[in-house]
Amino acid sequence: MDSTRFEKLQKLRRRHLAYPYRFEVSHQIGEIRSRYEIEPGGREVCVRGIVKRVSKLEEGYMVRLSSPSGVEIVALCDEELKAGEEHTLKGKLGRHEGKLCLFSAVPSEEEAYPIESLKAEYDLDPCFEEVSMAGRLITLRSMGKALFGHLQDATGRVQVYIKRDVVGEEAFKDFEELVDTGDLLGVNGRLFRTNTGELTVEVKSFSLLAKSLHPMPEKWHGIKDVEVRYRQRYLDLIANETARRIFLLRSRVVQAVRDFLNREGFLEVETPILQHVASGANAKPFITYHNYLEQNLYLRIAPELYLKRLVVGGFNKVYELGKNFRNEGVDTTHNPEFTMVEFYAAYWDYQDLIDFTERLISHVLLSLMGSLKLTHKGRELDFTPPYKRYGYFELLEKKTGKGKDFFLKDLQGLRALARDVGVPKAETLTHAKLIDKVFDLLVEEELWGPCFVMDFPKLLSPLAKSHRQDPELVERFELFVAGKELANAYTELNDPVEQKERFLEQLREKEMGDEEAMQMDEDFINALEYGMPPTAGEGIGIDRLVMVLADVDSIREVILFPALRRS
RNA sequence: GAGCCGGUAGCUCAGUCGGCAGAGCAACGGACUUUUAAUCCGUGGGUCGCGGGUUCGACUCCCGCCCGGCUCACCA
Repeated sequence: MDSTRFEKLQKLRRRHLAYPYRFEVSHQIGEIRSRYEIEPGGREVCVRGIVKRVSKLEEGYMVRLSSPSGVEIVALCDEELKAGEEHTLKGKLGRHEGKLCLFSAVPSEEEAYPIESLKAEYDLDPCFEEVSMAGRLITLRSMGKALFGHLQDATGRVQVYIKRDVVGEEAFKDFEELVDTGDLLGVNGRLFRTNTGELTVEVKSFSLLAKSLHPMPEKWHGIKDVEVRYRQRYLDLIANETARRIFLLRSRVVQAVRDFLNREGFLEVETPILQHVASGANAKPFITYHNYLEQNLYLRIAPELYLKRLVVGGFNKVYELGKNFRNEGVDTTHNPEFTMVEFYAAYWDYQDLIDFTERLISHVLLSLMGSLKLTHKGRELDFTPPYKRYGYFELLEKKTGKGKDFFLKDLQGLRALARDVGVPKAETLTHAKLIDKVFDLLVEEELWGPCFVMDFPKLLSPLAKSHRQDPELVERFELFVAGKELANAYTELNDPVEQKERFLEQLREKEMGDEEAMQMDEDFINALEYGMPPTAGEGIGIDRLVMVLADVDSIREVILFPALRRS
């Protein structure tokens, strides 16, 4: 804690101004900005002006270009221009931290568009609208008898102008004495634009809403230390625009998925997270203890078996979007608690789900990104349906020259192959695991574009229905994007006798050393005995979907509070 | 669990061969009523992740530990 800030807080306490209960807000910061600032949407323009300042960014430079009358526009360019020189730059018009900005600007000979006209077109005159806004004071520049600063929250940033002649001598002195960057501040005043064109609140009165007892992270570099960013995510969100963007995106992804499913007639439900049997996936569960029941419970590894019980109960289209828990290692694509949406539709089969998945992904992409194409890890991903479809064994055969019969019947040969391609502990793995590992190692990484891998071997899929044309396969597909599994779907096995047999098969796998073989769920079998309609179901990993959309390569970047060791 | 890399001021980072702990921003004092990475003048600020060892002397070398990142393993 910072002692001078603490002393200021004590002063505020004595004056009963320390932690007020309420502040009347007329507008969100983002709301005001979107009212007076039009999105230029990447329009190509050419502007001319004097370079007032050049700042080095991690990639390229940020240039402040000023018109003869002093109106400014920002440009991001690769070339280092010199302050004081006059340049004509051409680029795509957008907004950078709210300000009009030329992106990927390059010098140009074309006729320039006056900066004033651009500003007039996209930055509207607020006409001294009276507003009352609040946010965190993230910058403060003292000009002697006036102060400039920026208020910020997750919706955006707005400049405030505190002039001694307007707020009065007393209040101005209070501000200088008691307010620091980092504090939460409420302001009343009227909106105008400064000479350089920035939307600004001319403050009539202000109220310190909460003091920050710690100094803010550095304004230019933000917080880079990933450990601090994950453990104190609030600081990451305050300091790093990228973090704010990713988590707003995540929220909108979840919203878009819900919208789509609701619109398609699916019912959102909640099923137990504490379960007596953790089944429905191949994974080790977390164990917890219920004092009253005096028994161990498991945190769910998947909601699947409960959702199918609901289909038995007549809820023909259900979905659940929530956390699952798997007691496994942590790495760039795995967090022990992660978010999945699972949905089930009676009277559908997996072919219906292929089409549905393409529509769902299209909906999410179009409503959030405005396009079906995006860049991930520097490569293009094109989500325009239809996605490519490959047979599971077709892919393996392409890689190994060996057909389905080899993988399913020649255990010795498979073991030797697994050893050859570098599957660890190939000697001890079960047949099912061997196939899975070989596929992982040889095929998975290369599945870049969105594509469906179809028709998995039965022994890898204990809950999927046998393939109608090949009893050794099941009607199952996985959606792969950028080498990662994004979705998993199948025609659901609804024959209780066969389901029981498949569970027993899993028990045998377990006895042979597969710790993650699926657990038997007797009550689920019982539900199936009452009759589950023909049904198809799918799970989509939300975290991984967001990773693709946000173009990040660690799952921790899309989880607000990722799992870390206790510090 | 193994290998590699990292942890230095509130933040971002330098720190040479083992010889007084550095910069920018932030903070503090001063000037400045349209600034915006404001500018100008001045000042203060450190458990160098933790614990041992070697040494006249350790941020620096050695050993152990903690935390994180990446890769691999484990695992969807």
